[in-house]
Amino acid sequence: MAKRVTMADVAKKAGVSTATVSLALSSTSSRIPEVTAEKVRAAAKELGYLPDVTARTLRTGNSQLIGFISDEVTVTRFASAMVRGILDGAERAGYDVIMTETGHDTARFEKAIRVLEARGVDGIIIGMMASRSVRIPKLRRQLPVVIVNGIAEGRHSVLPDEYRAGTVAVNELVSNGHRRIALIGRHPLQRGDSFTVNIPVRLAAIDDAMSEAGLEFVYEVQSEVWEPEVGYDATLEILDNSEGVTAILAANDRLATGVYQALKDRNLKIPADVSVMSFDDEDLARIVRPPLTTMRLPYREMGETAVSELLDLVKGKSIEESPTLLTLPLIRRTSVAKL
Amino acid sequence: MAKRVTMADVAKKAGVSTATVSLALSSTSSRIPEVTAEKVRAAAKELGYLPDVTARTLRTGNSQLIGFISDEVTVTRFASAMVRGILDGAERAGYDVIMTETGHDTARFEKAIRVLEARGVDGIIIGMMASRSVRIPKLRRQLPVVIVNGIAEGRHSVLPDEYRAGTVAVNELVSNGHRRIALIGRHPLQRGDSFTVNIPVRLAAIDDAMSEAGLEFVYEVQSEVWEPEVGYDATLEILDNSEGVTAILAANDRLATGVYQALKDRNLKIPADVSVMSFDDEDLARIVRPPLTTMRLPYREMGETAVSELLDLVKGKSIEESPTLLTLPLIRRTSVAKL
DNA sequence: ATGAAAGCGCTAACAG
DNA sequence: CTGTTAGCGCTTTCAT
Repeated sequence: MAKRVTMADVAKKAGVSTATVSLALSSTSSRIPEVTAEKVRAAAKELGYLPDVTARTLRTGNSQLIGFISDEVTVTRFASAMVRGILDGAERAGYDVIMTETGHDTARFEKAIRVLEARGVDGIIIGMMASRSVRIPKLRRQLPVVIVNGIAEGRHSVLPDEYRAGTVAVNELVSNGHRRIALIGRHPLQRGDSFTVNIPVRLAAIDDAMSEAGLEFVYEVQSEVWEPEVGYDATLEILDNSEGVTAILAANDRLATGVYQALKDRNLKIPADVSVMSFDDEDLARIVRPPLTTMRLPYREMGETAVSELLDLVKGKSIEESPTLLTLPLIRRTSVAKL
Repeated sequence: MAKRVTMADVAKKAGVSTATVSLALSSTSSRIPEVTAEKVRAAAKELGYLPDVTARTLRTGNSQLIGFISDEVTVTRFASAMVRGILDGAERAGYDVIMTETGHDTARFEKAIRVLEARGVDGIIIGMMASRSVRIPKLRRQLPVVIVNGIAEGRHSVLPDEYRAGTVAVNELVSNGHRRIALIGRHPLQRGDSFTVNIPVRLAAIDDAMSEAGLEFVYEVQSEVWEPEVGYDATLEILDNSEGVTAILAANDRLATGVYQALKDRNLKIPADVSVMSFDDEDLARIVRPPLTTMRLPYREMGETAVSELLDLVKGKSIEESPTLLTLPLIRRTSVAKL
């Protein structure tokens, strides 16, 4: 380990004490006169002095570090947006982030918590990739915690506003003149079920918006799994069992991909013959032809919001119990036709 | 901040000194008799003692922390695989990771380095999302560094074995009886150019493998941008200007998506009429119909390898200059027909 | 306006 | 076999 330049070195070089160096460098409205401060800064710069954050942390008891625990970074294509939001938010606030992954394993989860506590993080963000309700292991220290895309007893959450999104989606179709609409992805879970907190809300909103418009789905296909193959089969089923469907609302983009495929196989043009709309706005929504109109899950913003709310908590501000809800913007592309 | 349980507390409770506690808890082949050790462990457990890693780091000078600097986590769909590999590798070795993002901004890059140095990380991994050559700001401490998916003067790299991949890809086509092959994505950059280190190699390998097979491309379309639209236009161009093409080799999956689209629009079946093969294996390769045969970029493994090599460096082992090359496995799906 | 000195929680010599 | 003690590099109170 190369000899590190320490504060004492700077002090000696500047001909002052370490106390003076400390004060001079931590620009807080100090009692140090500008001349001295300048002398110190010059010495520090010349020596390439870099404060030892570990020592500072030990001394002050706050680490300027936040911990991020995610259940799975790899699997979902949204994960990186959330990570990015957190990294950006933290950097802006002068915090660094230490990141861990647990992969739905309770033991790993608990271990991650311990690690972060032992490292003295100032707060913890827990990110769920599939919006769920979690039980958080008891903390040994009294640390602020914010959950992103999930909920936990007594902890603050940042969630996508699924209810609003469902409404907007249906309205987009209806206001474009669609009346004969089919739904793919009806989920057996009800609102209030805990496995996933978002999906039931999304569906409930869709139902509410439909009845508000005085409409009923021409055809519905139920499925818990939202993958392309399901969308494909579902579309065929819709086409074979109903008449004059002008729009298909898919519960997510992956389902929509399957819809595209099936429509093409049946020689139906999107959106001329049938319009398609869905949720998530993952990468492929942009790539597919025609580009898919969809409701974007605001993962990036959720990450940023989580950081800023966590830091509020760290600073001792209190925060309201109810989750912070973030809007899913409607991304209008060209898969929905005006009738 | 809730009163933290300290080593002194444990010592008092167990009726021994802190030195004994320290030794007893750090299970290293200790000189402490089992009875005492057990007593200490019991006391620690009862109090919920959690060692303060910050203090330990300050004292020992090694943090069991590695820093990860990535240029952009969000943009590419591979990023998360790399992150996952790093997180897994680090966890397995008992290290934690602090993560930063720089977004191609030199100032942010330098700042990230300083932050990590100041935090006392034991080593740094620098991950590039588009394989490039980078200049690393001078370090103030003598830290081990490993580059993933890029190269830098005097630093060890972990790279995908593009040359081998190019060879395998061509052979897959040739061994399936294809002779009239078109190429999309010829890049103007030559091997040795520094902007991107992988691409020229991939292409060179393709060329070498073709001549080895005594073949020449029936048609080539050049492009630096590898997006679906380009693949689409290129395919049309190929179809209009050449005869009897049985396979199209696309330089990446996104191009291949465009190829799919164009082929469909011309009523050509994949792979019955023309086979398609490409590189990367991003998400959509699995989603597209028929599923795309492609060479998988091993980002996850690259991340893991980077960690294990970095930790070797940390432990003082030396490592050979030449980059570690990781194989891109051939993912055989159904877009290539046997003739 | 500045310096001396204590101490954050831990580990590792060194004594005993 | 175990305890005492001296720091790691910093911040901060208290003197001066």
